Amino acid sequence: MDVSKLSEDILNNCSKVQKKEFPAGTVITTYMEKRKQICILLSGKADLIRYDLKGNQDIIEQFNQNDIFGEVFHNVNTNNELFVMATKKCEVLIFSYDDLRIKCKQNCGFHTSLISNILELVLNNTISQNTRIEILSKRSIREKLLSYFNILSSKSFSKNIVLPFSLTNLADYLSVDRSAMMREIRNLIDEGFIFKNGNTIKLLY
Amino acid sequence: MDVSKLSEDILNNCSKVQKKEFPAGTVITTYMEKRKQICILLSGKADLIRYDLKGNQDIIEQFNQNDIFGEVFHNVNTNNELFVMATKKCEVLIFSYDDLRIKCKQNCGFHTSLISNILELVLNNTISQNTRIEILSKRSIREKLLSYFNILSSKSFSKNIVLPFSLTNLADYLSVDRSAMMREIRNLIDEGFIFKNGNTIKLLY
DNA sequence: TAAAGTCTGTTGCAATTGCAACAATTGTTA
DNA sequence: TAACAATTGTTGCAATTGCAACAGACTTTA
Repeated sequence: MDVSKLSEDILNNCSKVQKKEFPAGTVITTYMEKRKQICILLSGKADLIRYDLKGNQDIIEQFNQNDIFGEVFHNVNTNNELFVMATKKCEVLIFSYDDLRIKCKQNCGFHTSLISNILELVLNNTISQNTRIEILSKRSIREKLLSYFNILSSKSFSKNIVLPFSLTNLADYLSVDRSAMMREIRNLIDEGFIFKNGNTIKLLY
Repeated sequence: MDVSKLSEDILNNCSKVQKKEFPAGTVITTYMEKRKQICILLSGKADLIRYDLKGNQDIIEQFNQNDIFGEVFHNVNTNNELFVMATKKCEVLIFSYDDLRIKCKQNCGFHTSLISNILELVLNNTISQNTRIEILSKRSIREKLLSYFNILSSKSFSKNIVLPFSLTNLADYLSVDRSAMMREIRNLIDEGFIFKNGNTIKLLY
């Protein structure tokens, strides 16, 4: 989907939707109960962060261009402070789920396509989530790695895959200790399952 | 949302949507590339299943009343055979994502509300997924258990929680070995963090 | 270009986990 | 109600994992 086109349509047609800019390091939004905010990241990068009980910042999720986020996607309650912080300069569309639904009765043609575009973004998000859940469900680091590699491989129709992010971030994505993951990658290489050169991995099985 | 009302609306208004029944043990659908099927489970229970390389049946996901599922939610390719099997007698609404979008231009009023209802179902699904991802991201069984208990507790506004499924299924949900989970529950009891009586757990912290 | 920061790669060690196997209990069905 | 199936509960043991710590390579910024 062409999100910049969507953005233009929305801003021309709907006073309830705001477009805002956030410099790196600033808070884009705090998740609050019952506000039902929805945000679309037009450009930049941002993290969804929670403070845990010890005061550590947990990065729950990372957002890139075209990602959709907001309160509607999370169980929000008062124990549970979530906020989104720009890690690079961000352009964001902000509106509420209720506006999305209510306005439909007045201005149907446009809102139909708006909702249907939102639905598409949400569906893409769901696919990514299902993929991640499947990987996280594997019991061992080896299985997690191989199942991730297989997914990349079948997406690119090739046994040669290029990791889309750093090994440090890969460990976060798989939710495993980085050093333990590195050890397992070494094992896979030594046992002849994969060949690795920088960010490129060749599947030998 | 009232899914039975939705079902009635849909069937009265749209010839593209089918309602079907499936006895326990039968296949409801097989996920196929490019068909973009969407299903809503009106009643019954079903499992999303994949055969792994060794021929084992992996249960990827379990569906209950009001759950939405289908190809649009998953990365589907030929390496990757997914199918949904009824574990109890099921009533299912079946339609395609493309029909959902295309019909809007002819019959807007109704389809707007249809899409917006679908969006609501998908959003609920996303919230559940985000919750599960957050739990699966925890590194230890203890953290997984406590974070799950905390979520149940804050949903019910009570330190006394009732597990919504068996301990065997809980282990599957947390993606950990059942016996290891049982051991950790025992540790939590012995260390005074929780009190357990059957399916009821009291948080003592 | 020097310094600071990030990323990759490795290792020892202790703690956690999965696996296998089994007994006891509860629930279901013929 | 007897037989069967499913769930709960426990344990020993081996394998995996996380943690801590460190060195070297690579990037970015002052």
